[in-house]
Amino acid sequence: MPKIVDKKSRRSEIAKIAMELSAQKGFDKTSIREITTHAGMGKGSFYDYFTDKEDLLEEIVQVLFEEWTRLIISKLENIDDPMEQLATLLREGSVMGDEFAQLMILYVDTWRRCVRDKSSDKFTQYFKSFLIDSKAAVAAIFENAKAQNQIREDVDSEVLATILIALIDGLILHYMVLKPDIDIDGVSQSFFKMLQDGMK
Amino acid sequence: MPKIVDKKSRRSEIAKIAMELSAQKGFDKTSIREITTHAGMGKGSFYDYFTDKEDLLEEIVQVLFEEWTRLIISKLENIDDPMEQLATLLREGSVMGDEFAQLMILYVDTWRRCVRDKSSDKFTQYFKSFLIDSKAAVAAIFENAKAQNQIREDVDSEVLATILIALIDGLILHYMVLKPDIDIDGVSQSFFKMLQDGMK
Amino acid sequence: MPKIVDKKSRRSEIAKIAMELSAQKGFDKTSIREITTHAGMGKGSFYDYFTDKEDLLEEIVQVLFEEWTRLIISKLENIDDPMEQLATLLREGSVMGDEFAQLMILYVDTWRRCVRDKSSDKFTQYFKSFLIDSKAAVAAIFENAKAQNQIREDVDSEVLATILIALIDGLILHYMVLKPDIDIDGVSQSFFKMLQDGMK
Amino acid sequence: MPKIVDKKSRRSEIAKIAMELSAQKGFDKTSIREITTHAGMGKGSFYDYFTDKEDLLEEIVQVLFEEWTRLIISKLENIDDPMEQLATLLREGSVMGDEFAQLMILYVDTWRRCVRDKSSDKFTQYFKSFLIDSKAAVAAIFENAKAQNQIREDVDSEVLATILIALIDGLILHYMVLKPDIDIDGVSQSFFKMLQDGMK
DNA sequence: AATGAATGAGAATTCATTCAT
DNA sequence: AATGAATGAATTCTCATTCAT
Repeated sequence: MPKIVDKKSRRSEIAKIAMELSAQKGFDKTSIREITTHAGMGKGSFYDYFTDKEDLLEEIVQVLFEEWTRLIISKLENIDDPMEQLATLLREGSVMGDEFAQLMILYVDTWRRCVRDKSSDKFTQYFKSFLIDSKAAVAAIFENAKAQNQIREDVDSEVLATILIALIDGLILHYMVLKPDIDIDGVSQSFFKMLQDGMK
Repeated sequence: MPKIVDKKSRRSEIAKIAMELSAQKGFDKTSIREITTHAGMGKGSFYDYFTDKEDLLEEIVQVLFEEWTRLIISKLENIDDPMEQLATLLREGSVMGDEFAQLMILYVDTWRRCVRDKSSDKFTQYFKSFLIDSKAAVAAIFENAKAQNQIREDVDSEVLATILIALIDGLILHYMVLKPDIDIDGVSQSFFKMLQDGMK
Repeated sequence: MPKIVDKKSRRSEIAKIAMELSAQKGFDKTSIREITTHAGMGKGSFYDYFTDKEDLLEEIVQVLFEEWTRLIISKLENIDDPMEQLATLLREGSVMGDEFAQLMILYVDTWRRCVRDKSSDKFTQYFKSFLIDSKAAVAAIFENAKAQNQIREDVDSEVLATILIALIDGLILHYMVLKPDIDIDGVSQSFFKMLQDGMK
Repeated sequence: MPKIVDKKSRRSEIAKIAMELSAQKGFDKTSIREITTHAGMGKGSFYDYFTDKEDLLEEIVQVLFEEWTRLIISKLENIDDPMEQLATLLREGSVMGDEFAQLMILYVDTWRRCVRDKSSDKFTQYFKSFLIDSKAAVAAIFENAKAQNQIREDVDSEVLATILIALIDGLILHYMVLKPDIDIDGVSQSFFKMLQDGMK
């Protein structure tokens, strides 16, 4: 009998390695050869786990959004106050550790593919779902805040969620370019202050 | 030295053509052959204007930020009211015509490269400058608004500018994936209303 | 040694499956993986029955000529009149059901290999034997016809057999390309009429 | 200015080299690398002359049928008597020099492709046209023979042409396997004698 | 100055075969 | 005995870049 291998977990392992490499060089620029070398396997074996390079990308994207979600949840789960949760989300989401940064690079890589290749509807679907789910989660936090009378009843949670998530993505983008020259902490504090008090 | 001027302008021309093609397929997937064909020149002649493909990207990035800036200015120049300018910026920037959308793809392409190749400091510099200049311009508008008593004196224009620009980029990103399912107009209106009145 | 008998019959079985697949896609384009999957066995087990793919081809070729012969015999065995046998041979051989057609593709595949690899004398031998045996069988029918005074005594049965067999192969070849646009029935009838009556 | 190259004639040249190699090993087994090496050019240059390996095959098939036709015509053009033309066609066509033999191998290769890949309709078309044209040409010779009272008026030229061409193809096939052990001359003489005089 | 012919490194993918279990 | 995991050689094709003309 041949060596017994857990195909699914090896698939994940390879995808994770490919993710790291892709985060550095971009998915397209990361060759199968490179991935398999790093995974300590022969070039041909790749195709025992994936039908395609495209198939690998699919696995990566799944892992990507899972990790991203997992990471965010881990940041928020020990916080009780909804407004504090949102502030943390904005602050932590934007500043990011290396782990987060790598994900963002892949996130943008994926985004590019969705927008460029009309073919990859599958990716677009993943992406949409992720954004929609995220929005729902954030909107729920705003609703909590309402319930605790921290924000006005007539505030539209959906809209605010959209704004907050977009803002996080935008800040991540900028932060990675401007890195030491941007005060994310200050920005997020000010933002919440302003949201609460208005500017006028 | 009229020849040199000609070279420079032809260089720009080629970059613009390459920009359009790259906006559709991504820079890496756009071949020299394709670019020169569209530019109505021989493949070899490319190297009379650029030392290599990387050199072309540099030119593209310059043109990119120029165009982006030009586009934004054109949207704002006939508006007098500062708050109206900001609202327009947010709305127009995010909803975007095709022109804007194409630029965004390249924008992200460039961003990708800045983040990937620590080597390409040059791109990072362009990018930083663009972000810093944009922020300054938006901050100036906020200052105008203050001067006209439309917002409180103690609001930090710099911080608000940072937020607004990040928000625009984030919304563009999301808009291009969610396209028909996101109400950018509603979002930007609500955002300004909230900024002005606070949430509490 | 019952095991050896089992091996032999399994070998035949596999060869038959491989034959069907090869008839559709050609031998070279049919992978071991495909064959073993269809045979309901592991890829590695293939090498318990064959030393390599070439060895499989050998088995296939044997089976091929056996099948071809079996098929022809089955068409002729219930016909008494020799001339009718020949006419049937020509008509049935050329028009062919799918069974015949599949064999023809393999037949040509094999022929190709004989001609290409001067090395594979083994295949050439199989092929020669098949042609020689077929010729002998057809010549015997002509002799029968002579004995029954259906054709002149001075006709050369050997030569006629050679012609008939070549004609069948040629017609099969053409029929498979021209399929609906060739009237094999008419052709074979006319041919026999002309053979019998002369053209002048 | 770059080297001036007659693309069309170089294309033909390469196709001819590929034809020779394919005649030995089969088209599929002949690699681009091999072809370009023999043509004294770099691997990449192949694609300056052909879009595809498939494109090469198309050129080969065209050249193949042209050469075949040219060869046959050259055998027949100095013969006046129609029956002699037909006899020559059968004899020469079947015995073949090396040139003819190579063509036959490719001919069969092409045939296989037509029959196997339903996709390659283009090749099937070439093949059909070739067969139809050949039949028409041979039928015309039979009509000549009729006009000169060498064969009966009621003989069907079309049918006879079909038979003759199929017989030639079949004999070629067999000849290449049986080579020294088949007396093509005797066969063709007997065939015509029998056609003329009948067998009864 | 301009060109396109030529090139070869490198990419994804396939597959017969081996071998540890 | 049977298996399928692993492998690497080989294949087609792309493309930035060079260079003779």
